[in-house]
Amino acid sequence: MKATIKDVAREAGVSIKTVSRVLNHERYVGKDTRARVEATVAAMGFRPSTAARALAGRRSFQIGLACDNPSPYYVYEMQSGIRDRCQQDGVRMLAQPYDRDSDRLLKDIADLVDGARVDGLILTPPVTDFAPVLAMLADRNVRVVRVSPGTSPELTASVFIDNQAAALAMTRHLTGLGHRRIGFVQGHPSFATSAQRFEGYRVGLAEVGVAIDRALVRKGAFDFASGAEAAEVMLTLDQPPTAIFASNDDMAAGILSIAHRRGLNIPGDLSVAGFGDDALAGYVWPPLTTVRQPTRMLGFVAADLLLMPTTGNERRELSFELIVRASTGPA
Amino acid sequence: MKATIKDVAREAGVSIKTVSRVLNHERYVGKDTRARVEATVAAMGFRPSTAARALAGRRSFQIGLACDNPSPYYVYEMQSGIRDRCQQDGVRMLAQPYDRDSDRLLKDIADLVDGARVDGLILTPPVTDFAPVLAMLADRNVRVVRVSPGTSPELTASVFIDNQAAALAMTRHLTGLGHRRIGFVQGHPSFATSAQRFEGYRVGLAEVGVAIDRALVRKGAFDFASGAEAAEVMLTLDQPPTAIFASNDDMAAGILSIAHRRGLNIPGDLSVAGFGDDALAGYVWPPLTTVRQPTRMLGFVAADLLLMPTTGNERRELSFELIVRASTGPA
DNA sequence: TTGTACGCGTTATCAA
DNA sequence: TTGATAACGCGTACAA
Repeated sequence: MKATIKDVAREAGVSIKTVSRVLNHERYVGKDTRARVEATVAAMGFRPSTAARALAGRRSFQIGLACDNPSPYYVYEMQSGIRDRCQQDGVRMLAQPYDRDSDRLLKDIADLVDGARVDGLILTPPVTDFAPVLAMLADRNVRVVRVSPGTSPELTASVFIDNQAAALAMTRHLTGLGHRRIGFVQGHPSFATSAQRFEGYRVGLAEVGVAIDRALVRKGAFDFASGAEAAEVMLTLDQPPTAIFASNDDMAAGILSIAHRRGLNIPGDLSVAGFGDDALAGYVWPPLTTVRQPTRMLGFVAADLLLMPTTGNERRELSFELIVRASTGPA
Repeated sequence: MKATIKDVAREAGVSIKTVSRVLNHERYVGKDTRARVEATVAAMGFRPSTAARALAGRRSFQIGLACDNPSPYYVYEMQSGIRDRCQQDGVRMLAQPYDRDSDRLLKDIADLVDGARVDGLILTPPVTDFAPVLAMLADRNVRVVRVSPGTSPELTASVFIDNQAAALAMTRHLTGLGHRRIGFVQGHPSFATSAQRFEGYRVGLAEVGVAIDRALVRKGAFDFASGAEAAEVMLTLDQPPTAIFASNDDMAAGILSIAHRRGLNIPGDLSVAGFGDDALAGYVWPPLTTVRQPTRMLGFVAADLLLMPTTGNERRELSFELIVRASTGPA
């Protein structure tokens, strides 16, 4: 039915091993031999079996992506970036969505490593900072690249942006417009980035001599609903904020929704700022002022670190971008 | 390093084959033997190698998902539904995003079948209706389930909603409110669902004696930008529409954005309707009146059809839901 | 109900 | 620069 390496070898008049050499771009293959084999492979439409390669060799030509983010856009962009890089090397990406609250988390990821024998693994928050998982992976000696890790950066290779600096830049933008009562909606507490962004907010306020007002800081979960909920509370205060900075765009959208419902003029009555890959920011009205995180590029670079024959645990920092769309000073 | 079936067998004091029997839930295993083996497997944290199973057996315990949709939400929900079903059977989902305009499309999908030896394949539009791909799959005798296929429904198993009926229901809702000048933004022309939805719109208008006005029908591509573009044109007509029905929610969001920019009162001056999984519809303001397509469930059922030991090419129709949020009659 | 021997398609080892 | 042959870890057929 499906052709095997054996068939190709017979057809090309060479040994099995020679075909294997050509397939794996090994050295020591005669120039014309290589050409002939490549032609035969193409003509027969031969595709090596991933299973057999994984079993016999030390590579499976597969990498894993353990990802669980409340935002579909994040997942989509991350997968796209990784896939783009994988395609260059003919490697398959195994996207393993996990549930961060599940007791099967460790098992799911172990399956990817033991079952699929992936050549490497990309982790996105919050599992980037789950000690049991990291220990399990270290124990199995798997190559790991973490995206936006919160702890022990020396443990694995990683890619990230400076979340605190980004949040600081946004806060400065708002204080620069004259805002002093700036609400903040925190990210999901499991994510290390949540704390980093909050810290940027805190520092930004401190720079203009404003202390944190607990009434203006609400817990969130990186989703639309928690943003809306936070806005409900903050906008009914005796002294409501003149601007709200949400830790991601989904929550910012939730804030906008509530603000509209209450008949507020945006950004006249309230400036709203977000943080994300900007995919969503243009959908809402008015378009969000936001910190753009290059999610797709984070994925691409993560895959690059995994596929490159590097040695150490490289760290790559990418830059963010402050996109100002609709924000004004307080009335 | 990693434990094999051999280690488990030795540890449990049985043969390799017996362990294999337990792992595959075969009959003819002594009750206590089974218990002992299961305990050993758990104790050793043993996980069978997907590669070896795929190579030796006739199953790989992997299914493929070929998916390329302009909407991240669609992809996310589809993947989630399929994964939920796969988890029940301990099967891995290999998500293969493809580029519908790429000449590598056929190759990418062939890789999934020949390379990964998937037990089955789920196709989402538009590749559901690409004859060369379907022919290649038929040639390889792979189990295929198509989501929302547009042609030859008897060719494979399939899951779908009645797109035409859904679009008709929405159009009736709008005409019922008194609208007669209803704009329509078509979906991407590669998708069969685009034509089906347009047909529902056409019939709905015909029912109230209104013929298609070409000025009120614009081409779209299922993304935000094309919705915005269509709105730009329609809203500058001498006689602009009093309502616009977009073939999906992303385009409806684009319409809203333009309407806001032009200072239109929604839904007073313009009612906007969409079509989608409703994930996005609540983000925008005002929340969209939309046809809710159960994307996640479509994926779940597709995986179910693939994993069930059925024989024929079953067809399962799911129901849609009309969600009315902000739409009123014309001014 | 259990065990033995073989083969799946590829890479690794070592010899030619 | 090439080729023969032994693994890789599991399922299958058949024997016990």
